[in-house]
Amino acid sequence: MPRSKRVTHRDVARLAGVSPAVVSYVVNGGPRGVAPETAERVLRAIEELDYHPNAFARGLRARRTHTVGYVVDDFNPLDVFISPYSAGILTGLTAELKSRGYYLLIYPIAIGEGLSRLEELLRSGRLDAVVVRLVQDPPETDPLLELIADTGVPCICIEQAPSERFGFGSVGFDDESGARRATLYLLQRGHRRVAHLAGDLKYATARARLEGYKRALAESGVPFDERLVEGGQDWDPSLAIAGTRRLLDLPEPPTAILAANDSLAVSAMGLLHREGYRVPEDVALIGFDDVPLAQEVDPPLTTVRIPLAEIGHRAAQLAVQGSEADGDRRQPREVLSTELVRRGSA
Amino acid sequence: MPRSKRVTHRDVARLAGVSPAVVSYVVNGGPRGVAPETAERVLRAIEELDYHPNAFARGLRARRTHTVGYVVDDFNPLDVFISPYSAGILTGLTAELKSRGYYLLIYPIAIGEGLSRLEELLRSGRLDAVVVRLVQDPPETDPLLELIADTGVPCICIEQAPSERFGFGSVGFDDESGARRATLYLLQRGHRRVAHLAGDLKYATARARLEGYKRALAESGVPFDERLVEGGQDWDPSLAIAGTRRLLDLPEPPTAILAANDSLAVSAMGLLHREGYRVPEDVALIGFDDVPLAQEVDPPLTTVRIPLAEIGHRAAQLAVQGSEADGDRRQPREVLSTELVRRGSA
DNA sequence: GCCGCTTGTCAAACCGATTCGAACCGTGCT
DNA sequence: AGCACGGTTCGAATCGGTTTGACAAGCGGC
Repeated sequence: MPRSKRVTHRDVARLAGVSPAVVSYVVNGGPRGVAPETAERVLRAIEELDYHPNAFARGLRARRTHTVGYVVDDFNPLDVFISPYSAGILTGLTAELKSRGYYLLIYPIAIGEGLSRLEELLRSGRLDAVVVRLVQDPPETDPLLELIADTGVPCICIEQAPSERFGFGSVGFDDESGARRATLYLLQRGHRRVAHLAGDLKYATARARLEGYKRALAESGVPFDERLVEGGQDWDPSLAIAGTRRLLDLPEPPTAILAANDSLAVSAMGLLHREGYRVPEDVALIGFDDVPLAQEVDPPLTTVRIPLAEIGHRAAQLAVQGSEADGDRRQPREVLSTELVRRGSA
Repeated sequence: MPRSKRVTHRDVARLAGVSPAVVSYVVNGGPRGVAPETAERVLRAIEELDYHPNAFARGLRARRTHTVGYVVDDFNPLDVFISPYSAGILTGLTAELKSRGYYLLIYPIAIGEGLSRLEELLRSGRLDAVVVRLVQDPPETDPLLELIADTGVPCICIEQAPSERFGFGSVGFDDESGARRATLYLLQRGHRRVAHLAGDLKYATARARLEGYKRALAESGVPFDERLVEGGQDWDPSLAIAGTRRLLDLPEPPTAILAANDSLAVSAMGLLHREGYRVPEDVALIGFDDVPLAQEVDPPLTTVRIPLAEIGHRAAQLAVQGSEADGDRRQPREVLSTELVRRGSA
């Protein structure tokens, strides 16, 4: 097959015996109607020539690029896409966008990178909208959002909520009620000494999970004992192990532990096993996130599932919607609910 | 600040008192020189107007989009980006591309999706080159590569090697020698009964690791005992646990295990602990891949590191290079070497 | 038979850059 | 003075689409 030049809309128009404009109408369902018989001819010509419109020419004139950017405001110097967690979100994003004929361009912000290259991207007209994953809390993320607002690119934030004033749409998880429900579940099973392995309390996510834990205790009339809360400095599993050890050494050790994420829970489980405790008989254990690892450990981890793929889907929907809307009406925050997945560890 | 229209090269030209062509010369270091003093004027105008060239206009004319596609030929219905593994590659890719002023557009192929949408993408002129992650073996991947070859988009494959006839460049890991070295390490430490928890032997990666294991035994004069090889059906950790149990039940159980990846190794470690074996005293354990999880278990996992980020970097380099080369000279396969990371488990 | 309206089509302008061929300019050489 | 020349600059064409404004045809209503 002779890779002959390249096929443009003019070729199609010529073969179909119509003007180039009509080709455009047929391809995009233009503002004017096209006679069915004409459309048929054009379609056949497209088929025959194997015509595929040039995305850049089209984007240039129509100002619609069919591309959404995915920016990760990262805080982890080692791994930009914090593995299974991020993968879930990415899966949802790409699936949704693909089904709508959009593409995803990813742009991780390296630690200490500065915003100038991102500005370049935002102002280059490549993107119809941008989805930003916010892992840090509001004041920290403001320069980034400020820039996006200034460039005028529609923006949807996921996870943390952006400062109100930007008026960006956002989607997050209901961490607090997830933690609350998990704790209530443990209390209902008769546990009275329930501990919490907290995440890095610098981040809203970790704080919300701690809050949910406390609220469940309060609602059940179980006094809060601060010695039962460990961690809080970091998401580092080795700290979790040390914390778990302290919990076990308590005069009245806990009979159940709610960890702030699965990784912490798995680390704790490892220690429990090595120390000869049985899970869940001696100590019940609940994780958070429901990453794939949770199913792979033995016993499989009971955990609070956060709908990772779902947040990706929803963000993509809002992003496309935002890019197609003319007036940039302010969008509200959506909160996705979590679900307790009962497995073997509690 | 009045979001005044949008700034184009003409505005810059007008302000600087030159023709639009000169603006282009200055921005891209055109083929013609520009007088230093003129360039200075243009630069000042660009600065003052905060001019950013439109990527689509530029791409249309210059036929260079500064975008690389990342296609994952996936086989996992649940998780398109198999978590930590994929994240490492993605990190390398994005970092390298960013440093060269390129962007990454990701396109996961869902299971059973067909190739027509991908063809759309490839023929739309959005991509300067494409990086394809091949997880399946050659005959399976041919339709995909056939399509890419037909569209003429330069292509670099990572992990598995593409069929020779395409002439695509590729980068992979030296799985065999990694497994060999790990096994030799165990043998040198005095282990004589060394077992292997194999991955899914449908895939070349798993087979190469098994080969390396066998080769090390042969080189050391240790007879191969097929009862010491478990798994092989899948990468499923629960199979690994069953396999490990069978190994322990052997009349002469192994004193060391080489797992085909970290996830399998961690599962095995869990079982060992629950059964009261100490790692590494009773059974030494080596994983493969060095995903973040390997450092989080206790004892931390000794493992064969494959340079995940590195493969991303290299693939990005080759992709950019391939897109800038005129003649599409065939590129050879590169193999990245692995490294044994000694931690606590062996 | 004329008017106004809708429907379908077309030619031309436009999007915002790059690139080509030609013009311009000051110098050095004959 | 005339000319060739290399370095700059310019105007215009071009990339491949979309969108606008005009126009012709068809049609029902008066």
